[in-house]
Amino acid sequence: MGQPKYRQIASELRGQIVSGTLREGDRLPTEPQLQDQYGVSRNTVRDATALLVNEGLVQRVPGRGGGMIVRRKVTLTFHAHRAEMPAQPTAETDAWRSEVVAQGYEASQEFTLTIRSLSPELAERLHVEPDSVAVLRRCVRYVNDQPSSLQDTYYPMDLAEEIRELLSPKDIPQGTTRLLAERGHQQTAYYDEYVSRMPTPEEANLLGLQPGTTILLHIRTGYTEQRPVRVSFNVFAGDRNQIVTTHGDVGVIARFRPEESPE
Amino acid sequence: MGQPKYRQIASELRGQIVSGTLREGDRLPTEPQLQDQYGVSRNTVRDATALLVNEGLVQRVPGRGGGMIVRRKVTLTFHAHRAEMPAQPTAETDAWRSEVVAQGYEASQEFTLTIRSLSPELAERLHVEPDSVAVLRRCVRYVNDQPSSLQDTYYPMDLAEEIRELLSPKDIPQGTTRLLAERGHQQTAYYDEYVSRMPTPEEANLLGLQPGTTILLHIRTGYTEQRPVRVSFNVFAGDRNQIVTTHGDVGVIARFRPEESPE
DNA sequence: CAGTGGTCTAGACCACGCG
DNA sequence: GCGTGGTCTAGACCACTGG
Repeated sequence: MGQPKYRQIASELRGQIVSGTLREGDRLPTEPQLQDQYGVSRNTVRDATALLVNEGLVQRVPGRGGGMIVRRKVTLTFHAHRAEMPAQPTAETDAWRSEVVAQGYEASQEFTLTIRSLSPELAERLHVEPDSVAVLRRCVRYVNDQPSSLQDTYYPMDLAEEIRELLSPKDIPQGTTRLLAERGHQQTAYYDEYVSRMPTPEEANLLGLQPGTTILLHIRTGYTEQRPVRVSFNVFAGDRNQIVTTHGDVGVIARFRPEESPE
Repeated sequence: MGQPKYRQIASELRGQIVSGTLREGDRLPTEPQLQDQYGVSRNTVRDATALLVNEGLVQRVPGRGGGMIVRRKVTLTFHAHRAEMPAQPTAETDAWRSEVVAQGYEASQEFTLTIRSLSPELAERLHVEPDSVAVLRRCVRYVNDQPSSLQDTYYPMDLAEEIRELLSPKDIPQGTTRLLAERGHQQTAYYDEYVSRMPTPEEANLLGLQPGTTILLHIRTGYTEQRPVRVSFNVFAGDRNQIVTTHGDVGVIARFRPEESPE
């Protein structure tokens, strides 16, 4: 009797999921069925299934014909190194979009632009005075019309005043990195941070996240030879994205991972 | 009345946490206090606080003198690029350990070694026959005697038979990457994957994870010029770790992030 | 001992959405 | 309509741990 009932029930159900007895998309027994099956009250059933929901294994669907179903996991791969390297010859219209279509999905995105004063932490990343303002370009990204990730990029205000296109609330065809390079602000170094955490309510809202879904956060600070020129916060829904990078001799990797050869 | 009570209560408490009214380590009101304060039943209070627990904001401490406290977040930075690059001249005894001590913490680790047959997925990563066996070297890593991350590294069996040290259940002083290089298996390419997800119960157990703690998973496949020679699964507790890499001209970055200069 | 959270019960009413 | 999960109540007993 070391384990409480709700954990035992959760373990049994979890076992059926990981062993494949229950497959992706399958329905679990309903709550009344589980009450009968284990002879417990409804709250205990819900405690048990709440564990599975928080583990991201199960999704609850209200309404008749609903129930609890085993979550599907479709993973989109994002190549952090391919997106924007110093001397990328290919004129990519948009790194993320081409990634998505190459993996056989449909891509769309929504831009918004705001001007806001920087938190001390952000000001330090951009190496500007605290409380100075910056341009925030937000891009919510949809894969097959489902929100998948969002990107917040901050540019120092003086840079935006020099390169006015940054102040336009529209997609920049050639990509902002390329635009900056054309105007003499070639990014030659990147500082990349990877973080895993639970979403804020705002993120859960924007990305339509189920409970039990994590966030994969990729923070990229871009530097010219003189100074940092931007910070990007890439917020990925953890259940539908992974990030990939490669180092060294890419040829060897392509030989063993054919899907990795940049087409 | 759009929002249910428990969400409203959670929002108020969350607001106090993110705004700084409640600071890290502070105690929330007790459950009876929250019942009185909001005029709701205990279960509703628990539904509210369960949200905060699952968001990783709050930790429950049983027993007299316990309560619910705002979680502390201490972040250890792991430099994925510094760990093991092809031509690293410095003879690091252990990349991870030196990272930890450089950040002012105490480091320790526990090794275990097992031989196991590979899942189809793993066999494909190592480019060996399905169901063939491999050496698994597991390393549980402690920072200030708290489990912080674990690393599972798989080597193909034929390689381990050539380099017998891989079969010893002990730390390899110069590091396995260096050892392999000395024996003619220099790794010249890396394939890195970053994933965020909830922990499995086994991981939660090994790492002593609180509910609401995520996993930051870094999978590194190492290649020689001939073939993949190892796969490492770095499992980081999301609340205490981040991964950093740099690309391009490191000198610029060091100028703006002094702490990043490899000492 | 006394007060904390941990588990569990037995009910109730509601919102949703497929048939 | 009616069965699904969503929310909420009012109780109960337990395990743990600081004073």
